[in-house]
Amino acid sequence: MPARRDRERLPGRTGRPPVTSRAQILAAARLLIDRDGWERLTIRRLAAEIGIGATTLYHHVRDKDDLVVQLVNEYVDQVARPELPDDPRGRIIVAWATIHDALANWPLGAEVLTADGFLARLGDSALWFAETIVAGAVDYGCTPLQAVDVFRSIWYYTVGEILVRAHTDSRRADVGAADFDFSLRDLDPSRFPQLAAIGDQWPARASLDIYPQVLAILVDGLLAQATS
Amino acid sequence: MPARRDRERLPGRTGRPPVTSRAQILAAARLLIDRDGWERLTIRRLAAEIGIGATTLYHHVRDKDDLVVQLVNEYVDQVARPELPDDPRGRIIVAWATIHDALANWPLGAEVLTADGFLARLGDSALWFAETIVAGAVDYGCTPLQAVDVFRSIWYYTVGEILVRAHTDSRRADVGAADFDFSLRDLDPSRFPQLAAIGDQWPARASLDIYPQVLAILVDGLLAQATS
DNA sequence: ACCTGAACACCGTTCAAGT
DNA sequence: ACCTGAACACCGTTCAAGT
Repeated sequence: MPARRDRERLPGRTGRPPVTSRAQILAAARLLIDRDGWERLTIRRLAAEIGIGATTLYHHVRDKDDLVVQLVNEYVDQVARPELPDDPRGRIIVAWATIHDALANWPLGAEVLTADGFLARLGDSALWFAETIVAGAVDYGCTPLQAVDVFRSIWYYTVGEILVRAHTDSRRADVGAADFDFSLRDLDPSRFPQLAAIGDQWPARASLDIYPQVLAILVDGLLAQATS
Repeated sequence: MPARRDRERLPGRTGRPPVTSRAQILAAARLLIDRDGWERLTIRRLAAEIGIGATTLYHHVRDKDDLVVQLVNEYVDQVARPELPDDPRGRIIVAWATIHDALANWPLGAEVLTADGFLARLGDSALWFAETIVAGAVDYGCTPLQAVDVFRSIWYYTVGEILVRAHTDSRRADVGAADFDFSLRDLDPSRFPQLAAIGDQWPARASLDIYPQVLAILVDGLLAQATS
């Protein structure tokens, strides 16, 4: 009887054979995102890409959120863990910079992870980053709860930066860039003198990447406040 | 002849009479959001609420994005302009805190405004806040372009904070709060010592409002860096 | 066990036709 | 000038039935 139970539990031994797998689904999803952009990832398109019925996907992922979380986890697994400096402050900055760069081209991941409790859905690789950041703050002199504040504040900034830039880029790609080179030129200089003076220099300035500098400001400020 | 042209331009004088108006649409949208939540605002539901065909709305708003932008502008019109302190730093902080509080219950607004070029779509009231912030940075000693950095960095943080909190709240409301009181309790303490130590204290800590403190840190750090 | 099509309950948006 | 229903091109998800 044990033999029988084992046989029944072996995959693919009984019933209709699988036409796909978790691995194939995730690979197809990444291909779809790379080719068509993250906003085109839908359950139906993904199924069509693989060549299966849309409803079949629900035997391998709980729902679309779950799919994206699995995608993020798989992606983070492949991100090399950075070499960490000795000082706690440096460790926090390196860990965040790595997360930011990894997620920068994955706004769908950032969007899903706007949900609170996202930490509980992350895999070991992503948790390693979280542990590194929290431990860095504690090593610096924060209490564990202050370390939560540090983590959370930088998370807000990071997710905001990624989402704004993602929406900017997708719009620019959609329509001609010229249409969205918004300008403050037409503004009434008597009522909005500074904005009018900046005029159409805004877009170029806003396209500069200042994440690293602002990250350093946030880390320094948060650590200083917690340990003062 | 001038009389004739004037008569023809008078609203409601010719053709089928309007069944609704921009003002009624915006009022109904606000009611819908207040009653059912911002994630339930759809063109079709809004039309049903007013009692008109969904397609009729398109004679009064360009598309859904435009509707939300108009909603935000109308909302900001009603937000009282705060009394501003004399020092530039204080002006920046008061302006941001006011925007944050206004938008905190309007995540749909924050979402739409993740699109770059959002400044160009804002009305006079919202632009007044932007001008106040940029002018504050310039008065402090920043160049106009550095003031753009200041504005943009805090915008990222603010929008991230609002979106994360919005998604948290809507989930908590949907399902029983217990299901989403995520815990780091089950984590392996040997691999994630700090996270495991925090355990289920995380949600309570993360629900604290630390926006004002982090705002001050950002403003001070950004101004210091720009003028150093 | 696993897969499937049909179906449900929605979206935003366009457009020819009507008043 | 304004409104309308029908239609287009989609979504995520459930579920009874099939292999």
